[in-house]
Amino acid sequence: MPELPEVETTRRDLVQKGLIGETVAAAQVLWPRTVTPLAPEEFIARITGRRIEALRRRGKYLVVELSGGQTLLIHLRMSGRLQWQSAGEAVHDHHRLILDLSGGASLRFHDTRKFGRVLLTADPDAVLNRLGPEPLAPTWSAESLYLRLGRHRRRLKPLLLDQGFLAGLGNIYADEALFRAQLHPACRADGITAAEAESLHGSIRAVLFEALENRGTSLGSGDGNYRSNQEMGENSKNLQAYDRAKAPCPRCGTPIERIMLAQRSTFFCPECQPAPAFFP
DNA sequence: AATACAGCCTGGACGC
DNA sequence: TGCGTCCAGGCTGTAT
Repeated sequence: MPELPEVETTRRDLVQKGLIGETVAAAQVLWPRTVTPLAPEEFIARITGRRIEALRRRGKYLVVELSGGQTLLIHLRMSGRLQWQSAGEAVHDHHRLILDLSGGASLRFHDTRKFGRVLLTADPDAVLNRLGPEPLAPTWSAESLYLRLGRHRRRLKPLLLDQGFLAGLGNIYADEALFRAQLHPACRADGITAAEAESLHGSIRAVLFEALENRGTSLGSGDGNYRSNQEMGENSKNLQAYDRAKAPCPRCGTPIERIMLAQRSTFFCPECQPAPAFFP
């Protein structure tokens, strides 16, 4: 799924298109589970007529603030994307939710794998307060990362993927950040030194910031594009470890390895990111 | 506390 | 233009 840079790019694209200030004129739910726990009729009744007042992002959630104290929390999961079309355009097989807007545009939730969720709630904090810190917030410091790492015996990468520990990293950027910090993904979190934590902190920020500047990572040739317009994210040219198994490490030339960690493919350089002593 | 695994879904890539 | 297997940017619930 889109990770933090892709969700933020989606947010910026939608603001640029003019989503703020629009009113939901009509809604269609094409895959009921998308709007759980509400029934489609209830979702439609509650959202129709609402004005979109603000569009924020928290971790991988898009936070759509609506009039009347309601909020839409959109999570794209693996294959979700938000498309900005006009209300007359044909409905695609993979459209799961359609919001027709008063200005004639149509916001469409396209989600091949149907994992994505759109939650309409009056209490978004019940969800958002469970998330860890925002890695791009100026208040997120190397010191706080170091202190929190010390409280876990987990392996580094699964911890970085835990949205309650840190909000926004996914499989691509976790691998990229660990590669830059030259830390093995299976290192125990509480074995990280203050200097290593500082390096990891800087790497996470750099990887996310650069991805954001490149408007995210669009996978594949075009079908893997997550953006609401036709444009592609350009960040795949920056990937140094992710999906590069057997290709030479850009730093030392050693073939990148692929292992499974917490049921996720994990790419790293066995030379630059040496295995901790306990690791097989 | 941490991990493993199934489940949620569809489709593309690859081997035969 | 077949079939089977594995894989995919995420997360949750349950078991161990």
